[in-house]
Amino acid sequence: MTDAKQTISDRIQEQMDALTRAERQLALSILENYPASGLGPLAALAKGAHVSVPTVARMVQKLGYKGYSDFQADLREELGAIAKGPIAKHETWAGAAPSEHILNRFTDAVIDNIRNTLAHIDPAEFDAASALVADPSRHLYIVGGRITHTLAEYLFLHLQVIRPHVTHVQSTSNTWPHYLVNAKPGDVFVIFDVRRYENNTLKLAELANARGAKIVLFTDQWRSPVHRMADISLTSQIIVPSAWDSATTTMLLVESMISAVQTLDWEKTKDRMEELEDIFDQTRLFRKFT
Amino acid sequence: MTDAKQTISDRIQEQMDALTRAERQLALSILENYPASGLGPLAALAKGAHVSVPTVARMVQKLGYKGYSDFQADLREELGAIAKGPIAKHETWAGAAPSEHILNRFTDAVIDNIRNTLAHIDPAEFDAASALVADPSRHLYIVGGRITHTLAEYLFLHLQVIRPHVTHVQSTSNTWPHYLVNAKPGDVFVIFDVRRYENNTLKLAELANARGAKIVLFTDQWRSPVHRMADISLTSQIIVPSAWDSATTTMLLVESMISAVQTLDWEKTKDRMEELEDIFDQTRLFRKFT
DNA sequence: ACAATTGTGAAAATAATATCACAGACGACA
DNA sequence: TGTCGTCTGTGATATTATTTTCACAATTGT
Repeated sequence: MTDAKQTISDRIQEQMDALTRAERQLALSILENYPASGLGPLAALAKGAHVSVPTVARMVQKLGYKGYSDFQADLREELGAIAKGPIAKHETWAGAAPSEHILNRFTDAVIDNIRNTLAHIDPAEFDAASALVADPSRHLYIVGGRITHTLAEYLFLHLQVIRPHVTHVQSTSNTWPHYLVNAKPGDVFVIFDVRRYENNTLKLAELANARGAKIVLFTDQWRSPVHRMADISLTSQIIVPSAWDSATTTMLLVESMISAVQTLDWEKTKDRMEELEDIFDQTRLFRKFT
Repeated sequence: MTDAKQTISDRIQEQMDALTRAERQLALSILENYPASGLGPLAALAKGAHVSVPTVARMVQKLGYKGYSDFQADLREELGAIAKGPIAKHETWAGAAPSEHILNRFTDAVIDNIRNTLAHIDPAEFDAASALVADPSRHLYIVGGRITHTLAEYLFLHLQVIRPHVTHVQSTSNTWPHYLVNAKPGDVFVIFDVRRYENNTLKLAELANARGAKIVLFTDQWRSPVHRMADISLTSQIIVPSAWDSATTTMLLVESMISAVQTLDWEKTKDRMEELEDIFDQTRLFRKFT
């Protein structure tokens, strides 16, 4: 509403005129290396600004804090808010709903997950994974578990259009050993394994690994044990205000990968898509209009 | 290994495998609000990560620091270095990647989709839909199409735990007429239909509607023709830099709804979940830890 | 049943903060 | 130039907060 919270930096600048010489000197020193210097011990800050300890103590009180620790706590909070970035402010989207509404709380959490996930992903690894998945000379097996087989299938449905030799395997079914006997060294397994890691998935990964296959793993921040066998692990943060974990972030990664793979050989993808169009036309699966 | 300055974040990630469960939990907590959380008092950090004080003390030593203060000093130094460096501005999600990287472009688009979607959703409608879906006195049919059946199944798998009488129907299979004959007035159809609207789905909706069933529709911004029969339509924006549309936003809505429904009768959900736990224990489907 | 991990509660050691009194420095002003 | 009031630093001390460590019990996976 009224006062969007003022940064400490602002508050200091504002008070600047009301400060005395030594205090101003201190203030400038704080702003110079903001906010790191304010987060150290009081004595260090004093020394860095070439002022005395009591000067620091006196100033933070002048700024309206109960003490130096209070001041630091505020600084830390601000630092946390900065890191969260501008999008996290859901004033941006909270249309009609109050911010306590589950839609907003949930979305907040998901955006947070996305931000954290992206911050910890190595783009080179992502590209390497995409290249593996795109390589038509390798047979591609996509493996999902009890819940994650939905993501696996989503990936499968799209890759199927982009390239040949793609197989969807459900680790919870008992048919998967059949697929494994065909796996050759150099083939690629895309494995989904998130919390409530599944024994079947692990076994499958072990066998695939033993046969010399490459493994690309989609997992969560706690990392499935499969990651020890994986050539590349892509981890998502999946915490939401719910009894279950969120698959949205993983979905985002999957779609990004689809997009990346499709770009790697767009000409061929386009051709395949057009062929598929024709077939769909013939089956009248889709509506032509409205 | 030339040790060009390694960030603490890197160092933690690197050691991640050598860490134990509680330590990993702590590490993730540090990374989650990095670096702010590491700059507070040790006890606060421990509490925030839900681990004990000694665990924190043990871990910082494992990371090679003399003590927590030592660790903090390093964090502050790093923070100072960042601030000094090239004006690190945001809008790139994957910090390490250039903003043209597909990960960043895709995520930008998705965040945009989310924001737009939320802005246009009426929370009252969402709540009404949740209530319909949660009502155990109505049989619930969940319907998906060629691609969207993955979302449908995702919803199905979770609702199955929350309530009885849930059925997953694939509109592309030719078995769905069998389900329809059982449908009673007041039963609820949750229908997914996004671009490349499917004829089968429309027909199914028409029949369901004719039998007096309620329809909750998940669709995209262009709205499936099913919306004319739907009691409640939830529309997502689905544009991304890809040859295909994005399901991520729809997934977000689905998960939000799962969370909302579960909350409506949490006691019963909890009981059902516990029963399920037991069964899983017996089947040894899941690993207990690590 | 065993080994490893983790939490508990407590105590001791350390570090940091908050204050105080006082003296020197400085500028304002007569 | 001298006086005054304000500001500042010094050094010391009391107080509080934080870290560090310990032994032991509980838990968990193997």
